[in-house]
Amino acid sequence: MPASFYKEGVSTSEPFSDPSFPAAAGSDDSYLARLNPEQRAAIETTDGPLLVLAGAGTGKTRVLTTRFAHILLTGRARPWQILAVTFTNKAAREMRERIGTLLGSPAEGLWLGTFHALCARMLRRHAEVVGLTQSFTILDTDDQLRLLKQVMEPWRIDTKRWPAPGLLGAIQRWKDRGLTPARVTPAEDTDFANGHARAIYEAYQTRLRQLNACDFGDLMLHVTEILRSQPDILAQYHRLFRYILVDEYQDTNTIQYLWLRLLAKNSSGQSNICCVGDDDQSIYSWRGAEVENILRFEKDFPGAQIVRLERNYRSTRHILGAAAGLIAHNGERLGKTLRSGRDDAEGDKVSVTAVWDSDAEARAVCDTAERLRGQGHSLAEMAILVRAGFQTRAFEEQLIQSGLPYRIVGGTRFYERSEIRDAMAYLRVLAQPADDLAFERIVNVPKRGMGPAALQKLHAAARADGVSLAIVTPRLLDNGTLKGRSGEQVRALMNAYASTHDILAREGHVVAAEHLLEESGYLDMWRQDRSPEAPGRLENIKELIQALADFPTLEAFLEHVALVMEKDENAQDARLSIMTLHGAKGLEFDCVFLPGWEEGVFPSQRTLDEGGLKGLEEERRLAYVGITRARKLAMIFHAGSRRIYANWQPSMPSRFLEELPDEHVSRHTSGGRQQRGLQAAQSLFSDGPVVASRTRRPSNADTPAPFQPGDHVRHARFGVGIVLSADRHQVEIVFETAGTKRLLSSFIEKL
DNA sequence: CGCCGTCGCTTTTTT
DNA sequence: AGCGACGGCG
Repeated sequence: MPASFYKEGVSTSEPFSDPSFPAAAGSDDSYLARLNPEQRAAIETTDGPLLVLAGAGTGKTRVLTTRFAHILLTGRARPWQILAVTFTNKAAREMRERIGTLLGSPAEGLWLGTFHALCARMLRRHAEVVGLTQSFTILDTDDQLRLLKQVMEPWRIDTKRWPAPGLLGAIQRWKDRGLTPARVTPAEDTDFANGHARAIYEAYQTRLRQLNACDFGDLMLHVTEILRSQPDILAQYHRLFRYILVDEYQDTNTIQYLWLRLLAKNSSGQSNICCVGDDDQSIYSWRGAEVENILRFEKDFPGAQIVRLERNYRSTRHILGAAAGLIAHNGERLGKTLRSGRDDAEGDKVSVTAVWDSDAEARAVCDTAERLRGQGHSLAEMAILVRAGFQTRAFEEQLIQSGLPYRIVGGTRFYERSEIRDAMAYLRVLAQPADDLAFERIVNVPKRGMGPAALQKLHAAARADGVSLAIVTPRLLDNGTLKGRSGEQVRALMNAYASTHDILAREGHVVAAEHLLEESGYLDMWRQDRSPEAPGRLENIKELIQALADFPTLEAFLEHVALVMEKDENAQDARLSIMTLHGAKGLEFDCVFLPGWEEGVFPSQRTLDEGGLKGLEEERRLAYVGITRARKLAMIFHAGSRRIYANWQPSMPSRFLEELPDEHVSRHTSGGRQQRGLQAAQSLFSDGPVVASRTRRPSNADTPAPFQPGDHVRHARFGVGIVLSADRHQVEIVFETAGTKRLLSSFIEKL
């Protein structure tokens, strides 16, 4: 993140030193060349509300960035008068870079960032309105939970029935909907902890304010409250932002929508807001996103124009055809048909491969990847996209065996590692002695004899004096309340802080951080640790200290970490990527492997149970996202049985497979030994709708069921058993050892 | 105060 | 099966 991110952007004294601006206006519009008419419309319709429905691979990012540049180059606004919002830091970074390229100079002083980063910036300016100071801290999930647990204590809630994470979730959902404690109606309060949820929420917010802290949801909530209640502040932003650009609008939740609408609807009635999104790629409803926001756009912003980007420049015709056929099964859509923007690309059909079990699936995927590499495809251009994290393990093991380099995208992130969180907590106390949560985290790491009981005493004393833990502790040491062995160790910690403050003033934050972690004994704790992970942890802490050097101050660094939570990855060497379908949104690859297309896995049973038809449609959109990641090859796999937790479970092909139009799909079986069963599995696709068997229709099809109740049968995995019931596709069998299972008849051998 | 055993859960995830 | 959280015991 460039240092410019921290610059204040509201004042009109914002430096802008690009000599080419605005001289370029009108004189050179070469940046508009080679755009198709819809893209040009999306860029040149600058005034009034505009919704750009941008299908996968239709040049969305290009449109967004070119539009931004266009507004600047035609002199419609200065760089800091455009508000540009994205969901991820990655998207913000990419946009910033591309705008810089278009303008020919690094884009500085922009209001371009994620919802949360922009809100953090606004909140720092107006913190006092909601009872915080400008230097408030942003809590991570760990801190939130610990704080909530503390707050919950007086209620004596049965945490078995009402676990704290559940309540935290409820609070987050309220915040996502723009509900402060005061706005939560009694009717909404009944579902948690016997109706105490709202009261606890209120106490939690009070405690946050005492700590001069806010959680992630608060960034949006507080700023929206400020804009709602302070007309003068709102007017200030109305004057400032002449244009608003929003990426991934289909993923906005209610509070983000409210925030945007407040900023967009100024008194003059003119809203130059441009939202870009794709209702077919809305896959985050489970965390509060409201597709309705995009479906409702025309009503929210009267006179809105709509531009559809439907020409896809990414994928082959077969990939587009398969994806279009699939998504056509969804109900509520704004209606958009991807068509190929290229004349060349017929390409290969999307392949659907039936395999015996999840092991065979991993083998098939690895073998194919190896073969494709042999044909000249780089591993960097291949990805395995899974529905859920547990699926990655099988592929990892197989890839290791095959010696193919891979990377798991989206595992535990750097700033979530416990040693990094510890080190961060040390730094937070340094920057912000009022940060009790950070203090609590580190006061007994390494062990200093400060258990819960001792902490209680600290808390009591701090509350009595009305100061924070880090402030009250030296007093307790001086007046002898804290003494003995643990007292000495805590004294050493406080001395470490004292000397670090001196060093911070004299030598800067990098040296100070190193000094603090050294003097406090934290680094020694890991040096003395004999566990195999310890050296890696020390290495991570070293990296953390190095990362500090990229920031002007300790505070800037802490803010960055709180908002970004990611570290720049190393160079992209040629590795195959494994990631979830959610993680793959916005990315593209030549060759995409889509394993696990089985009922229960994908669509996920849980989503179906909880979300019903809406859930199913979201899963289908996820499938659509998966297929459209592929430029050249999309390869789907499904297995006949899969290991889930401890035991093997039979599995049915995903209903999505039948929804793929035959003319764009080629269906195969794969794998060695169980050839007969696999051929039978393939026949599933040729002799009738699989859906019939799934809905457990009795055997009324024209062909008789292949098995009768009482038949003795064998299954390669589960052994010998007796048929209980059977229809044309499915057989229910009691096995001697494996219990009762429903299986595809094609995998069963008659004895 | 800290360790060990048992219980329960187990999708997706950004910020 | 495997991990994390809590509770009881030493």
